[in-house]
Amino acid sequence: MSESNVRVRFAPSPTGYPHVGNIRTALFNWLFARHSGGSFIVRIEDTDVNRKVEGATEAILDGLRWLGMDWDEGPEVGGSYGPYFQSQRLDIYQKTAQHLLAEEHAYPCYCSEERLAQMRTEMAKNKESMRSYDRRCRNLTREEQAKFEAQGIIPVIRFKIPLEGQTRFNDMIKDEVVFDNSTLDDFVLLKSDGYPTYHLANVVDDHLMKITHVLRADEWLSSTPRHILLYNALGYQPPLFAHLPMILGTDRSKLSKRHGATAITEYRDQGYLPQAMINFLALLGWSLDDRTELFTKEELIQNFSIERISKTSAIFNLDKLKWMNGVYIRNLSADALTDRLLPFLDRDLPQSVKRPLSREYVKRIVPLIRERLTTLGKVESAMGAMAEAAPLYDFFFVDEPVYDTRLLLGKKLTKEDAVRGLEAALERLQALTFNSQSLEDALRPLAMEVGLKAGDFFGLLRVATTGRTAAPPLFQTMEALGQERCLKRIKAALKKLQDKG
RNA sequence: GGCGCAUUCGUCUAGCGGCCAAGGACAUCGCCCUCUCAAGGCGAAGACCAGGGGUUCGAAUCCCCUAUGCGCUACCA
Repeated sequence: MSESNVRVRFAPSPTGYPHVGNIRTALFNWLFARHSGGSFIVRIEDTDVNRKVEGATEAILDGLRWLGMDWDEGPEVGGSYGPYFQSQRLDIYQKTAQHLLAEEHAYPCYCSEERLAQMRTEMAKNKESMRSYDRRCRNLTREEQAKFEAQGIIPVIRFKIPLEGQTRFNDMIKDEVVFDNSTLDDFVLLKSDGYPTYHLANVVDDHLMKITHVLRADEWLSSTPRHILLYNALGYQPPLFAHLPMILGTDRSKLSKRHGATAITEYRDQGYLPQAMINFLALLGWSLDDRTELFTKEELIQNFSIERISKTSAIFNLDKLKWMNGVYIRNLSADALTDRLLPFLDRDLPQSVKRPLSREYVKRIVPLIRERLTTLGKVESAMGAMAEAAPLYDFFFVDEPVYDTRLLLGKKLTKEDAVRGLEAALERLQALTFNSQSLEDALRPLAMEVGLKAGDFFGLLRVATTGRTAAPPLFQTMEALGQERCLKRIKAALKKLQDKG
């Protein structure tokens, strides 16, 4: 890919943990940058002192790193257009605001929050269509301004929206969008605490950082005419805009805690693979054609284009993510999956299991559980706890699986059947060299000898050795468990049956 | 209330005037495989393309209206 002047940015505000919507926005920016050989810049928009959340910036960066979205400029890596934290660029915004003031593109507003609130309720009551600032301070005389200043009121700086005319722009996704300037309000540029609003900081930084394409969420579409007007007033060339469709929860509302995990780091902690997450997110609002579902990161980079981003918002489909994650898990080599799985097992397995876990042993059971996994870790969903890896396969690790004695009988066996079966198995297994083939050769005929159907007999042994009615193939499982543990568990099962009376 | 955007199977989507009595994927259901559960294979069901008007020889695809959903309407981003 040749050198290009494409410069895009991901500009999150650290007011919370990054959710899938934020990350999808980052992904599209990153894919576009990598596809075009341009630069991907991360800029932290920490201009809201009140809503700032401790650790949010770190979580955002962690999310990007986890998914392998590297940035060319931004926190930690620096760059020639820094600093990349807006809180460190206050002087620039203040100077710009002063400039706008001098050019009469802006004016100081002394209205108190109380007055503004009152004004709004008044307007709502009178069903007035324009429900934003009434421009009371727009035409203040020097003397009036001086009077407010003398009272010690620190004003905000508002932008002077042209009273007439239209503002139009060509969105790369939505095509041409037109707004009447009369529907726009004199929005605040600089707050009274000296911090800029998003509108000011965003426009100034995108210009100073030479951003060529702004790919951001749809919710910004309505603000774009304000930004265009600001660019014009400042004499800047506006970048190209592409407003991305939103990601919604299952009830079609904006994604939130209620919809279960939304923070990207939660998906990581539940054991989703980064490549699966990337693949899935890429397909939320973008597609290559009518059939391709699975993409490597390289294929995404190669094929990504803004033209193929859809206009409509999408509902986050957890089922499909799970399926896709399963696909990626199954594609992992035994070694790779073992490495991925180890930390999750370490975290999720009961305390009683001795640490450190044996990598060799885990690697041996990986082929047995691989196609049964949808995630690597324990999943807590809104619908209740859902077992994955560790909880589902802890019988490979714990000393004695805990289970209800009735499971041994299943639906068809009597207590006598079960005891007879287990005793016969115990005897036959004592002298056996344990491997899946020898186990099958020994146990299949034994079923008939004890007068049980193979399925029932195997089911009995499955519960006795694993404590579960659903588990990986019996003989391979028993081989992995080993002779000693199997015999011990069968004995324990017999005891359970006898204790039952 | 105003402004803006959107509207194809339950969900993600393909479709950019005739190849569409609408294709793929997830989920669902059935069958096969099978020691259970998965995985896998095969198949079924599922969208009269939000509704109504146009334009056109011909519309899911273009235009208009309506409805619905979402977003914005903060000294939040």
